[in-house]
Amino acid sequence: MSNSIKRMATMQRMQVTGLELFYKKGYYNTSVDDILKELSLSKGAFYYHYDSKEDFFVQIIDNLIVRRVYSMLIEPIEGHDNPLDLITNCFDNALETAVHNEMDFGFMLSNLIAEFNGKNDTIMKHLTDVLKIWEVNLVTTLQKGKFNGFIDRHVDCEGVATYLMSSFIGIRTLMTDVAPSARKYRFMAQLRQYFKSIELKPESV
Amino acid sequence: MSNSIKRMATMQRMQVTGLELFYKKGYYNTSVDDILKELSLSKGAFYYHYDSKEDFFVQIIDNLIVRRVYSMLIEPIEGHDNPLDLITNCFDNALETAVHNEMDFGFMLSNLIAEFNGKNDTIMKHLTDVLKIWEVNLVTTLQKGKFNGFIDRHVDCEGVATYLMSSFIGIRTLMTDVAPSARKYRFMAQLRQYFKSIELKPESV
DNA sequence: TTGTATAGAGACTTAATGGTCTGTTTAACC
DNA sequence: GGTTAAACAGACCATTAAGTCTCTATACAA
Repeated sequence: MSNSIKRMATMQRMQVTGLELFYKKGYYNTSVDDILKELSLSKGAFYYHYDSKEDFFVQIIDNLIVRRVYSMLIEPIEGHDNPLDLITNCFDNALETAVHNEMDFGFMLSNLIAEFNGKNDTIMKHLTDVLKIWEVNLVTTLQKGKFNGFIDRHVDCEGVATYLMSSFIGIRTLMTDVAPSARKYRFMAQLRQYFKSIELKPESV
Repeated sequence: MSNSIKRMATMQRMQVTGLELFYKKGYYNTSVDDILKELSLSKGAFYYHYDSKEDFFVQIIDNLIVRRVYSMLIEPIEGHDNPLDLITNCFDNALETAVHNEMDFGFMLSNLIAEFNGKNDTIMKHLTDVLKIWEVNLVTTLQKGKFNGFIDRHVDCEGVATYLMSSFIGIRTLMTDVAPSARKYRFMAQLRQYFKSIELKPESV
């Protein structure tokens, strides 16, 4: 195996395992040694590839987390169908992984923001950048939906995006509680209710 | 000063300062020494009154946090007026303190849940108990609103409560980002939009 | 006034963790 | 096949933080 390939493979392995542990136990509660133990690697390997734990984590955000956001929250809502339907299905799927206690973006990001807010500006900046990407894409999708006659023209797309992001991040925090499945079901019902209030109604044309 | 009074005064001082620091820097990121330094007290004083850092924090939840939830999120929505108006004003006020970067319940709780989830079951139980109190009171208020003809009778009060809690917790996480004031404004507008979709409409009677 | 329990001071112990440093192995290249 | 640099091992260091222990001071009862 060529060196550059080997380098990338090792770094990738570290990041995947790192993200998993950070997700499960939090950043400050996960030591570099925890990650290395899981991979049977040594401190030497880690600090050969990364400057610091912080540098390591920033690379995880910019690689793995951003990619996950695209695949779970952005790509599913692209297309020319009714964006409200697309978003509904997208949230439904994303929350379903949460029900099964899998690693999901919503909780991860809300966790991480909570953990780093006011403590680490560097990491916070990278996290809020990810949020911004999600937000911009939501707004774009909603505006397109307005243009294509799915959403009422009086609707404030930025406002809807904010409301959607809020509720999604919040429901994930609540789902750590008891009965995540029931919580999800109720949440989705209310989301549909809310969407009914912003869709373009035939009689109002 | 009598001893029992002195004891309570000291414990109260510790808890108030402890909560403030935990809120600002997180639980794991705040050391017992940080709190004691702020108060010019010693380790001896701390471990004379509390068994452990965890015991200390549980008492903070059961005293200070629960009380704050009552005063900020429960008492303001009691009464016989339109519960949707009461909730709107209550959220508006609660988020306003957040805009000014004051210590507010929403973010604190979502922060703490994020921080302790999967790490400390004892503390998590006490935190979810607080959430439960909030939820029960929200549901009760909504049901009363239905009974008094403010809310459509087809509305699922548990669902609305879940949705409200989600969005509130989520918006607080988002407000750590840039422009919290603008975020709040948009959020409140969408909340009103959502409420319009569940209120009892005169023509539908 | 004096004995006793309460309240508190602060040095110390123990364990964990981020990061460094030196040495060794492996792979690429001539 | 030998040189060189990348990749990794792991002992070690410095710091931090929770919790302990011993000693002192203060308040209250007799």
